Amino acid sequence: MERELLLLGLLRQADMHGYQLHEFINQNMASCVELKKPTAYYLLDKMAESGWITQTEIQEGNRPPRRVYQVTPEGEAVFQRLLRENLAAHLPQRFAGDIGLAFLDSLPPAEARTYLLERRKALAAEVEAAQAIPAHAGSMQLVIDHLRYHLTAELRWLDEVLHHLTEEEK
Amino acid sequence: MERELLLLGLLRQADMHGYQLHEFINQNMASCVELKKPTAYYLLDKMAESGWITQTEIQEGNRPPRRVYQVTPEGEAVFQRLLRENLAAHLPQRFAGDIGLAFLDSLPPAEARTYLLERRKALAAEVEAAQAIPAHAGSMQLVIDHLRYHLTAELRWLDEVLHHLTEEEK
DNA sequence: GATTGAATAGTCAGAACTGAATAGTCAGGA
DNA sequence: TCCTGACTATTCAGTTCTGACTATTCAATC
Repeated sequence: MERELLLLGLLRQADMHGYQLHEFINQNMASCVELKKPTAYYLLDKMAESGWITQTEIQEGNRPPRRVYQVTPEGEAVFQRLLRENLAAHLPQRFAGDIGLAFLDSLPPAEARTYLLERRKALAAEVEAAQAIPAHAGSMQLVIDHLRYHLTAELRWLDEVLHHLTEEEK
Repeated sequence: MERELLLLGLLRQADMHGYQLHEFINQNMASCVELKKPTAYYLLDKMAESGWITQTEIQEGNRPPRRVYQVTPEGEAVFQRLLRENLAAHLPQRFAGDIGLAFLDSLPPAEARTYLLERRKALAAEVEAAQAIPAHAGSMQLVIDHLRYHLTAELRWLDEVLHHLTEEEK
């Protein structure tokens, strides 16, 4: 239901069409959810069917018509419920990158180190990118701060792992 | 491909049947991936079709026969490749719990605080649970350390958010 | 004023995933 | 010895998701 919460929350602030929603989410909320274009339309259709949102075809100039969505009162009620649920729960994170780590000892330490250094480079780049994000309004800023917080924590941790690995090599 | 890597890695260490794999993953690797039972079988079938693993029906006593899987040489090659890929890349994390945070300002601060305190309780319980995990052999311990590292970081961060929220309320 | 590349907007066939059910075993109690 | 609940093991029908595609507009370049 996280994506539904997100879509409702965005539509609540401003009516939008599917493409716009997808764009916004992938630009600004990539750290929270992944949402492919067809999935966005799929969810919007389902939400429309459930009566949470309504569609309006809008013809602008001689562009092809676009479907713009608005939140209904039922949708608003669902949003309020989902928001409280999301805030009150701690959703466990998944560290897919840990799967490789679990099998780290099947590689010679020197080689393992090489790959992890490559990972470190990718991570450092992400940290930089996160630092460069301009300030956002309201609580959206929280999301950015959270991302930065965890990315730097991750970098520190990876350096610890690399340090241990180097010790081991001696 | 993370789940394939995990399944191959486990099967490499010991031949197992689907149920066993699912059990092990959900007990020990829940912090890395979610893997439902039918999905495990689905992936195993696909991997068997690709020739990465082979199945052997084993009849034990008068139990229903079980299919035990073994990694083939091709499977081993895939494992080696996937392992290196996984180690070298930084897989971005998703913080589904941030979606609620992004809309925190649509709630009165006092109410928001109540829900986040509930979240804090759930999180604190997870931290405790993670501290209680017994030590594991080899690099599996890395996975546990990583989990602890991030859970405690998350707790610190949540406390910061709560602190700001309380300030705001004054 | 034609051509091209990028951005906008959406669709669909098929792949991936899972809730719920099925079916057998085993240990222990009535 | 029969029943029950917990465990082992798998399957299937249906839902959910996405890679790849279509199609239009716009702006820039030739």
